[in-house]
Amino acid sequence: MAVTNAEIAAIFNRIADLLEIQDENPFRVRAYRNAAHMVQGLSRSLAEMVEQGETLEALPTIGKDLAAKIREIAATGSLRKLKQLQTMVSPGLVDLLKVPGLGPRRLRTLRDYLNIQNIEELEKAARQGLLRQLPGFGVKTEQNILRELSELQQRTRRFLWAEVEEIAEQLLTYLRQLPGVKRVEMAGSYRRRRETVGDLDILVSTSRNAPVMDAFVSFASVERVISKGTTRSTVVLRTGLQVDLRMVPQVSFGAAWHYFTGSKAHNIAVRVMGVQRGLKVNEYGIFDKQDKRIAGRTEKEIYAQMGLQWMEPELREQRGELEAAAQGRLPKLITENDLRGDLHCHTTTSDGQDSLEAMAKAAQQMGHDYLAITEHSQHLRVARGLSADTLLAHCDAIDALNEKLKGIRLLKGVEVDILEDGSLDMPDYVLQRLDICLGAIHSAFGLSEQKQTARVIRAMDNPRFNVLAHPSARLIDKRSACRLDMEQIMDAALARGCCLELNSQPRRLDLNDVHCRMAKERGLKVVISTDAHSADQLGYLRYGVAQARRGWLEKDDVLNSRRLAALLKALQR
DNA sequence: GCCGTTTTCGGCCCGACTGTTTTCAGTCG
Repeated sequence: MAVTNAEIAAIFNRIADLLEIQDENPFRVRAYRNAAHMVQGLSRSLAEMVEQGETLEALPTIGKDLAAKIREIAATGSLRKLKQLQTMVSPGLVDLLKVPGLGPRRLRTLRDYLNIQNIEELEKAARQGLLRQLPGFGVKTEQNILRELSELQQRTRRFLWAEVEEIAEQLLTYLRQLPGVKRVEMAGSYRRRRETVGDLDILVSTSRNAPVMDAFVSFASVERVISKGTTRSTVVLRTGLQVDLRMVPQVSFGAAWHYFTGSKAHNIAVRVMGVQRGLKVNEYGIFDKQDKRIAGRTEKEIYAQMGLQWMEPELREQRGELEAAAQGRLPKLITENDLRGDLHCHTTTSDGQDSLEAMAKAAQQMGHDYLAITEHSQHLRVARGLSADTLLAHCDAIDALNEKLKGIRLLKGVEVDILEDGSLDMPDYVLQRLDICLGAIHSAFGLSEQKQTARVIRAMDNPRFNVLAHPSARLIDKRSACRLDMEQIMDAALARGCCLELNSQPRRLDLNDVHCRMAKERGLKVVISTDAHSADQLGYLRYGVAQARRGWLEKDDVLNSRRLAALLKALQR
C-alpha cells in the first residue's frame, strides 16, 4: 500500500526527536522538522511522485539526503536510519520530551545521572526528591515536573477552534474595557483559524502603564498563573486552555501581531528574507543596519519591507504563500458572504432537532437563497434513516412547503449511505425525484485503502450521485480518517461531474485544508455545507469557510457560491 | 541536513521568562 505523506512526516519528526536527545547538531534536527512540516502541507502524494520518477530535490527543505530517505520509505515503508536510531535511545525517553519544561539537555541529565528512561521512572525519582540534586535542577524544577506529570494529559490536549471561540471573545471583551487599553487582538493558531488550537495568544497595547497584567491573571476563568512579567504572562484556564498575553508598544503592534500570529515556519521564512536584505526582523519591528526601526506599526508595513502584499492569516503556513505574494498572485479568499445557500442539513424527520419549517425560516433569515434538506437513508438506523417511501413522502412535504415559501427554495435531497460494496442505500427511482444526492460513508470505516477507494468511486459511478459528504469520515480527536486515495477519488469525481463536500461541523471539517488545496489545483469544485442538525447549526458555515480559506479556496472554487439556477444546472451530471 | 544576488563552506530567527545561578542556561513560543 502506498505510504502517505503523514507517515513520512511522522518518521522525520521521530528522527528529529531522537537526534535531539542525542545532542545532535540542532540545525540538522531542524532540517528534519522543516521537512516534516513541508511534507504535511504538500498537496501531492510523495509516494506517487517517487513512483513517477519526479525529482524530490526540487521541493523546498528537501536535499539529496532527504530525497533518498523519502525514496527508501516509499519503497520499503520504513527507514533504516530510524531503526538504527531507535536502538540507541529507549522509546520511553522520547515521551519525556512531551513534559513541558523538559528539553533535550535536561533529558540527558536525567538519563546520565539517574538512568531515567521513561515517565514512570521520572515520576518515581521526582517523588523521592532525587531531581533537586542534579545540576541545573532545583526544588522548584522538581515540583514543576511533578505537577506537569499529573496534568500531562490535559496540558497536551488541543481544543477544537469552535470550543474556544466563546472564551476567546469573552477575553477580548474583558481586556478591551480595561482602562488605558488601546488595542487587543487575538493572534496564534486561533487567528489562523486552524481546526484545533493548543492555546490562545493575545496582544495588548496600552496608552500608559495600565495594570493589564494584574487584570489578566485575575480574569474569572483563570485557574493558575504560569508566569507573569511586564511584557508577557501565561495562565491556564479551568478548562485546561493555556492563554498567553503580550504587551507591545503601538509602534510595534503590526510586527508583534505578525510575529505572534505565525505560523512559526512562516515567521522563520520571513526573517530569513529579512536577513537576506540586511534587516533584522523581530516582534518589535524591522530594523536596518543602524538598528533604526523602519517598519512595525502595521502588518502591511512588515510585508512591504519584504516586497510582499499583506496576506490573510489563514494562508500563513509556509505553503507557498510567500512566493505567491511576491508574484502578486495571492488568492482572493472566499468569505461567508459569497455563499448563497447550504446543501446539507437534517430535520426531525431523521435525526435533526428542528422541523422543516424551522430550518427553512432560519436559513432564510441567514440570507440563503436555497437550503437542501438531506435526511439520512435507512441503513443508518441510529439516525432514524428514511426508507424509500418515507423519503418520497418527505419530498411531497418539501414541495408543499416550497409553495408557501418566498425568498428561499428548499431542495429535495438525501444523505444516502454508501454501502460497503459501493452501492447506494436508496433505489434509483427515488434518487430521480431529488434535486441533490449526497453520498457518505457511515460504516465499514476500516477497509483497506484499495477497497475503500473503490467503494467510493463505485458510488460516484451512479449518475444520480452529486456530492461526496464528509469525504474522509474523520472525527477530530475521535476517529481517524478512512484510508482513501484522495487523489484518485478527486480525479474520479472530476471525470464524473461530482463534487466533494467540506463539512463545517467543528469536529469534522472534512475536507481538511490540504485536501481543499488539492481539489482547487485539479479544478474540482467543493461544496461548503453545515450538516446542520438544528437551526442554530446553520451558523456553522463560518467554520467551514475558515477551513476553505486555509485551503486557498476562492469564490469560484465553491459550488454553493452560485445562484440557484446555475447550481441546479451544475447538479445535472 | 539544507542552501546560495555575499557564499559549494559556513552559516542557519530571536526574544522573554524561570530557575538556578551569581551572570546565564534551558526552554518555550
